[in-house]
Amino acid sequence: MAYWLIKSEPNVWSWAQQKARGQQGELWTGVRNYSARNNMLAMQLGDKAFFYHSNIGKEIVGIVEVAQLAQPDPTAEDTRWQCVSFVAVADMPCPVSLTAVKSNPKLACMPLVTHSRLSVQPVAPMDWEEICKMGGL
DNA sequence: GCCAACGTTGGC
DNA sequence: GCCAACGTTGGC
Repeated sequence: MAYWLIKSEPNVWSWAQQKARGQQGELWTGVRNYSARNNMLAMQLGDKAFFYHSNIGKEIVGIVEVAQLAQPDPTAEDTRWQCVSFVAVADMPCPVSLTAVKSNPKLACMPLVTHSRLSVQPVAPMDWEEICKMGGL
């Protein structure tokens, strides 16, 4: 199983809204960046991802799971843009802020730090564990 | 609100 | 295939 991190601006799609979706999940539409899309194409059912609030909050607030594999993005005109769907699985008992991630030397290689604009990114298993620990899981 | 980083588009 | 222009993201 692989790990990922997805970003969302909470004033557009928040963790509360994601949780309210429950098992119905939410299609991660609107990604128009090849790197981010490629990461979604690589996702398998059951893969886990951190749910990160960008711009407002700037913290990892929860964990989602891949519920549907990549499929054409219904909001795109052509089928090269694909998206997966996510269901919420857990809250971060203690949200992990970007500042906290940046100030942990173990996490210095994370794309969240080095490629801050990438909206769908992989997370190394060790980094996943470390952040879970920081978040109280 | 500013601006740096960076991805995309389109002319040549 | 290069590169300038432009648009967007996202931290500060």
